[in-house]
Amino acid sequence: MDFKLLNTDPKSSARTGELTTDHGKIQTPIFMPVGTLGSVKGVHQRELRDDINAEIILGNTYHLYLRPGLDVLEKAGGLHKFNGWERPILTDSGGFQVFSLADNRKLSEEGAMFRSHIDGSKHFFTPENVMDTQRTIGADIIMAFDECPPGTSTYEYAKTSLELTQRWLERCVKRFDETEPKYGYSQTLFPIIQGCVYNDLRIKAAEHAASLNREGYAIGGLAVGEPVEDMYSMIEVVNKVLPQDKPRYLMGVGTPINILEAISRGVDMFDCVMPTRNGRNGMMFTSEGIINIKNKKWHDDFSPIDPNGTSYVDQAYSKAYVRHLIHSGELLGSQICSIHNLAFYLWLVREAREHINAGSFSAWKEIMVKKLATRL
RNA sequence: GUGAUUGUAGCUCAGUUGGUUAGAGCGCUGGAUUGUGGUUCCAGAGGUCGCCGGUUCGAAACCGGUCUUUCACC
Repeated sequence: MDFKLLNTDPKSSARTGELTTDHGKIQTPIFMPVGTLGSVKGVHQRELRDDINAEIILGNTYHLYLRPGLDVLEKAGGLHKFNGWERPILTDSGGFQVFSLADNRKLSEEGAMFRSHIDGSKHFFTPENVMDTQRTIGADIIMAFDECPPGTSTYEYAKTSLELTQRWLERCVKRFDETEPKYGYSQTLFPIIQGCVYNDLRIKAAEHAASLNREGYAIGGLAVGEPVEDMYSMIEVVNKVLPQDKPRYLMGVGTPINILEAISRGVDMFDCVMPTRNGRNGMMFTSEGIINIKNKKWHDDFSPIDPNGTSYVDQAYSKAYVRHLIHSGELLGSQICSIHNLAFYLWLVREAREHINAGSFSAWKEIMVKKLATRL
């Protein structure tokens, strides 16, 4: 993998870049749609590619390991072959599930014991076997196995947790470097920087990760319950330490405003379930503000769902129609909202890139942030 | 016409031998959702218990009348 820094914004830390993988190039800053089970919920790969123009999507190690299982993925020849997505893929390690499925976990130095949410069966993840699993899934970018503590954790807990995450990271790196990709294209491993909302822990984590000299770095453990200002300041703290010439990935974030604020603080890559999850429930993000399409006021509004939208669905369907679909529980309603939202997120980062390249990012961002907070 | 039967929220229905401010599911109206356990979750509005009268300290419940639903028989 290769990363080329292209332009930096004169008034902020925003920058543009180009990431090259064996499955193609990615322009940064980029938003990566989440496809946990090898599918972006409600959206065809063809729509992702041709309409939304997604450049890279995510998969999830924990979920894919449980279903369909590693034997199927290996026989398929990896996730790209299995789901027909020929552009880059990034897999999360399942570390987040250690946090989000906390009722069912037991942590030890060696690894994490989970109970499957599907059938209750026991599974043990270690840094080593998670690397092996991600070799089998075959994503272009794979993530270290970490612990993601809540944003409200005490300093003591965050410190102990970070130290475990750091030892696990070293084991991930060792295993990754000792093994080869399985399907003839290269993979790269991103460390994940933890440390909750504590400056010194974040700095320590970033220095440690940077010392391992990888091709990109992720900031994890944010947007997990801490105040949004803490998230922004942690991004600043970490990005001061991380090397300028490597991509930075802010995991799981976030709202359109979060993304613009993070871009201005030097983040290059994002993923979030928000456009698809909220879309399935009828929330649409637009350049003029947020629409809750379920609201009664749209029931006879036959204007296009987003006159400024870039995707096919934006002009093809009216607000009244989409409201009817969502109210009726029709799958098409969820699909339309998901497609719209993903296209909007991709539009947003594309606009951000163009303004960074043109040197006008900061002024544009201020205007956009106000619009994006509006409820229509 | 006669005899049963039914009537409680927009809909379908609970409601103990009479006992505080009559409930549920769905629907409706809002809200939530940040490395997806999401057809999910939370909240709210909405009822002269068919109507009139009676019994009782107290009636959705008991009694009478009346209208109504459905069925059976003439």
